[in-house]
Amino acid sequence: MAKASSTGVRPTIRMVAELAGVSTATVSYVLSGRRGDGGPGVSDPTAEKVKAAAERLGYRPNQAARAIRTGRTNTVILSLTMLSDPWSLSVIEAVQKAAVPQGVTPMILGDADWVKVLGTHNADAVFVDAVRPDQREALRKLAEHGTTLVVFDEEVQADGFDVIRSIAGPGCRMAVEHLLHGHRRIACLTPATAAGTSGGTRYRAYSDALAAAKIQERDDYVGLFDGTSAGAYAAATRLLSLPDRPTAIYATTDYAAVSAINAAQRLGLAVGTDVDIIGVGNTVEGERMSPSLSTVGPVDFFDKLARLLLRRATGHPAPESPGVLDFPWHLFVRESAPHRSAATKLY
Amino acid sequence: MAKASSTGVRPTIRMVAELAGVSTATVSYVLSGRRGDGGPGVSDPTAEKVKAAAERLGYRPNQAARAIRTGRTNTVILSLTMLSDPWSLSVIEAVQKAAVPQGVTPMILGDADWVKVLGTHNADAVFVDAVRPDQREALRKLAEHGTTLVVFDEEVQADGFDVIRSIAGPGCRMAVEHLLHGHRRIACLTPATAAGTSGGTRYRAYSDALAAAKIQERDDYVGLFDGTSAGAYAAATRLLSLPDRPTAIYATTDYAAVSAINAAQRLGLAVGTDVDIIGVGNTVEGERMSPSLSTVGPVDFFDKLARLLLRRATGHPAPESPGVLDFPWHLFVRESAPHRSAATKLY
DNA sequence: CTGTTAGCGCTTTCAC
DNA sequence: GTGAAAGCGCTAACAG
Repeated sequence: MAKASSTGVRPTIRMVAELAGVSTATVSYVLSGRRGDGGPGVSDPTAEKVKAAAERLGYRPNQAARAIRTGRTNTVILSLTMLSDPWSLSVIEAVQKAAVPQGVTPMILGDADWVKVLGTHNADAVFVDAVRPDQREALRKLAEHGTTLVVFDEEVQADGFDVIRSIAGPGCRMAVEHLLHGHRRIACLTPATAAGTSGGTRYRAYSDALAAAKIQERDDYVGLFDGTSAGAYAAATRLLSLPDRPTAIYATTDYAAVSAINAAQRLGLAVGTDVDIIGVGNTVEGERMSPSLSTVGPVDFFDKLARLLLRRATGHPAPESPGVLDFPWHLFVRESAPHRSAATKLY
Repeated sequence: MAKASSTGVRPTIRMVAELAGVSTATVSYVLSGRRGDGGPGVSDPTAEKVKAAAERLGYRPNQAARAIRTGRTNTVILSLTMLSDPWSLSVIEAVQKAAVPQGVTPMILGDADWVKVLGTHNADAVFVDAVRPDQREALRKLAEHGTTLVVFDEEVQADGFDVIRSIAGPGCRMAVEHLLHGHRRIACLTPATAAGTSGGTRYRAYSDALAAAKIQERDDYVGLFDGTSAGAYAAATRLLSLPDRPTAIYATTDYAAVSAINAAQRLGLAVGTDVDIIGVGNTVEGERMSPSLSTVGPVDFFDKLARLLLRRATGHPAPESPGVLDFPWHLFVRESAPHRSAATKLY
């Protein structure tokens, strides 16, 4: 059998045109699917011929050549620092869902060093999930010279690009205050690295809320762990095995809260009855589990982020001018820490 | 202060040439760093002028335009199906380490639908970590028409591209047999989903090895968990709390083994003395922890994979013809399950 | 409806 | 040592 194309060379639009006996322009029209649209119409028979030829040669459009002409790459870049973090996976999932129907391909950049890469690689829009202070200037320059940016950072100034913010402090405070309605013996489950980081903010919310409620903070009610799920499970087990165990646990991340729920159940405690557990982050895992996890977090964060990024990438619809997008946090009261009335208070 | 370039348009090589008062060719020579090489020499003063102009304008080379001319994108694509899997992260890490020094940027494709994307997006080489049967034909076609592929799959035929294999069965058998040298009461810690998957292979190695050693398999020695670290921790705790607890645990993944070590230590058992624990996968986490994890796995897998991919991408050195790369598995005897002599046997 | 033609930004001979 | 010019694969005016 004679294969038309086992040469290993990549067929071009010209080869297709020759095989189909038409001009390259016609091929372009057919293959970029711009018939009937604003572009010129192409008769059905010619279109068929072209498609057959393309198929036969195994033609695939050269994205680079197309990009140079149209200025669009049909690509968005996601620069994600902590790929192992479920947060990153949520970003990817949401962007994927929004991008694919629009014909846009999300490419993930695992390296933290986005500055060098974005210098040469082009995309219709770029999401950056963390900016070190020494990268701020580069950011400004990129934006100034035509790179479309959406940046997730609490501190950086919006300056020709979009900035997404999501302030944790007040939200975390709400979580602890929710527990304070029914509890006095409230423990905190938090990674040991939470010294000065965002975890620090989350721990501080616990301290402050207890202080405001005139409750003395107890050392043995602070469950530090190593950042892993297994570590959180162990720390939660320790907390719940104390002689006067806490009746509620405030976990500074949802995954830690999930581990705490597992630990409680393993100890025979009914979560939402014997002990209340609340998390931080509003991840989908928490929402889907049983008992469902009470938590605080931004509303609809990933979807909104994805939609913004795609609006920027496609320039459609309504490309409003870039600015700061501040995400309000909400309290999601679910089964693991329900509302406590006077009758169901645990003190 | 007059900025040269706050227009928002992306500067081209021509603008740089004009500003520097030289030709575009000269700019190209200077900026693609081909002075002194085979390319024509450029005098130092001109080179300086050009660099200054480029800097002033914030010039960044257009990768697409370069790609169209040179046929190289300086990019490798990693198509990874399960981004949340530590295995994927290891791939990324290894490729990153190999690629960046060579000026190659790894781009990650989180979508499982690589067929459509690779149809249009070009890279110097592509790694694909899973091939569904219905994707095999597409794979062959891509390779035939010039896409450089490295595929990880146990079944697919190498046909114009590289295939990497890593057969788990015999390696897992070695792990269990290692434990059999010093133990009779050996438990198995494995995710519940391990019915017919690769986890199935790993569980079968346990069954078979016990059978071969004429040891009756016990239901209560099979610790099923939900796939999470916390779940593994809980299951291991249950195993080690049995009246006649096992003296050794064979965990079908390294991360489960790590959780088991944590659980054992929490119960006051000395790992490597009171109880031996072995994993599967040979991940870096296991190697680095304390006590270091005994495990089985392919040797140097990620680095070799990364090196192959980059050899394919750069065509240098020695672009040998594509074929099948079979990874032998080794037993890594470390602290968590040391060699047992007759004197230290636990039966 | 279809073909001709002029580039997009860049690299790369080949003259000077 | 430097510049003129051709052309990579493709799209988009504009003719016909």
